[in-house]
Amino acid sequence: MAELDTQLKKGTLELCILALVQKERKYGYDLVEQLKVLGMIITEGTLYPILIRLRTDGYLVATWEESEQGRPRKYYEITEKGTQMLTESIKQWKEYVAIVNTIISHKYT
Amino acid sequence: MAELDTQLKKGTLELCILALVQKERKYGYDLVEQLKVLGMIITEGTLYPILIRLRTDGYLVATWEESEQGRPRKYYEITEKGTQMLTESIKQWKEYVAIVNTIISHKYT
DNA sequence: CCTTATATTTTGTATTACAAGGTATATTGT
DNA sequence: ACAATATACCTTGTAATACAAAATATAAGG
Repeated sequence: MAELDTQLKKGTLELCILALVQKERKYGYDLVEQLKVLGMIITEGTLYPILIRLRTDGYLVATWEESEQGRPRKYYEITEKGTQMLTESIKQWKEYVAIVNTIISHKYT
Repeated sequence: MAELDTQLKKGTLELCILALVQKERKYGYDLVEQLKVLGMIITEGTLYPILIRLRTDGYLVATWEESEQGRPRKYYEITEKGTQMLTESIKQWKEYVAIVNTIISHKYT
């Protein structure tokens, strides 16, 4: 059986990344750092494919930007489609959490 | 991108099934029906492999029981190990939900 | 009989987080 | 000058898992 934590991420990582980018435009490496601070550890091999998926599907747009020091950064911004998707996803997430909480608290007949 | 609902289930289905069986010993088909009522649709092709995994790992035990009508049923009960696992999993689940809620509500700096 | 409901199981598929590694640039320490 | 570290992006291959679909089996009801 895989780590529970790994499994829990499936489905919510895209949601979280959309939400983070919605609050503030971000580049990939920064997202990994920020998620770590917030208590969600992901590797770059996880993040970059997600960013590519979200961009391919039109939820994010990317622009290269020179950095004063170090490599140029690819900044991501959320699109209108991305915002709609995020709103819908958050709704589904909350519904799902409610169901799971009902089950684990044995509050059903 | 797959259905969000499908992805959300990964990781929490085992948790939910352990919790359902903890409350009352159950057989497979009954679990599918009960989950449907509670708002979580899963197919048999999803449930039975999970039950096998949970039994193989020692979290559940199974006993065949004759039914007055229809096929015999394989009833599942939670083990001590299963109860410990469930307690730990619920703790992790709650921590994870808290992190996701922080992110989607933009309540961080 | 034939359909429906009950009940378990198996096979194959698509998705996705991750480990591991590769590429590239700037800073810091010795 | 040189090595190590931090920053930053990307790719490849793997393991885990929900699901569709089908196979198997028994009893009840029209």
